[in-house]
Amino acid sequence: MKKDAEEWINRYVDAYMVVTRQINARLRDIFGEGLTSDQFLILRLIAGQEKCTSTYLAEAVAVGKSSITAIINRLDEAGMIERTRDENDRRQVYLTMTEHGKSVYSTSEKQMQEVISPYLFHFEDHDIERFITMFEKLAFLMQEPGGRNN
Amino acid sequence: MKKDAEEWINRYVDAYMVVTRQINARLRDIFGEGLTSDQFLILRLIAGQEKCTSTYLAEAVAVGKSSITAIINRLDEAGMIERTRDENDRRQVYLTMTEHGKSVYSTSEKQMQEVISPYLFHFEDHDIERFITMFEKLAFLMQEPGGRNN
DNA sequence: AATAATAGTTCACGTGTAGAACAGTTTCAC
DNA sequence: GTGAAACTGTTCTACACGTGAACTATTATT
Repeated sequence: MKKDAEEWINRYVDAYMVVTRQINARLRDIFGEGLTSDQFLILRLIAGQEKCTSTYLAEAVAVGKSSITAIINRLDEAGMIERTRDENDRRQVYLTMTEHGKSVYSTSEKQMQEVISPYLFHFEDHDIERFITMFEKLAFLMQEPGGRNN
Repeated sequence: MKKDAEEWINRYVDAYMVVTRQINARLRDIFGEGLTSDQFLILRLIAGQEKCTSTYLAEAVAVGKSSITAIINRLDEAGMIERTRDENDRRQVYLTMTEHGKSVYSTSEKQMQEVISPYLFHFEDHDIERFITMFEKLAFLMQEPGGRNN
């Protein structure tokens, strides 16, 4: 354990709590009825992945597959995504956005940009770059071991 | 809007998604039945605040007061906190941890340290310091405007 | 004294999560 | 080939957390 680990972790958790909860609250407000912030993240992952499956999503958001089924069902009922079975391996179900889904996602993405971008003006460009690079490295490290069943 | 804002925000959101979900998953695993990660954050806020009220918690976690009531009820039923009415202003209810609550919180805090601290070894001390300082500044900015009603 | 504002609760409803049981499809060992 | 094992996704039940509106009780205002 590093010398200052305890203090760092406490400071990190306090900041993390504020930032994530505040961003979430703002996203809830602007997305409104149309979309939850979790649904937005799922659409984002579907958008960024050829042949996206439930298993992939479950690992990406570190959650059981049954949770993914629930979210996907709601997005399906809302007409935002479609399920397609792979003809070669009929166990696999690929998830793709419908035109409506793409439209909702694109609008939400712009709204998110508008919510977050004002904060960037309080920081120097190279500090932002360093901060994000570090965050990405942390994300990479955390994604590595992977492994969560059901 | 800054020149690179869009790219930065996309990168931030992608990293943020991975890090928060992974940390949450790990906390779910180690806390087990005893405590949810949201309950842990509430206990943390109660621990760090003299005369903690529901209104304070609602603002701190950017959530309606009725959500706080629900969480507090569960912590109360589990014997982790106590409610005390202010005798001067009987509308106010102060929240304090019981001995049992303190014990659970303290254990959970240690477990959280153990989950997060290994990642620190992958970074230079001064990078960690800069990263956290920046995160704290962001948290400060986001807390400012405040304001969320029930 | 009547009216406003404030603090907290209750209720009904939607969403996200876990975990166990299940169905349908490969894949593998023999 | 055939039977067992592994894998993908779904269903079901139970619970935590979020909202917003309506409510109670208390204090402040005018």
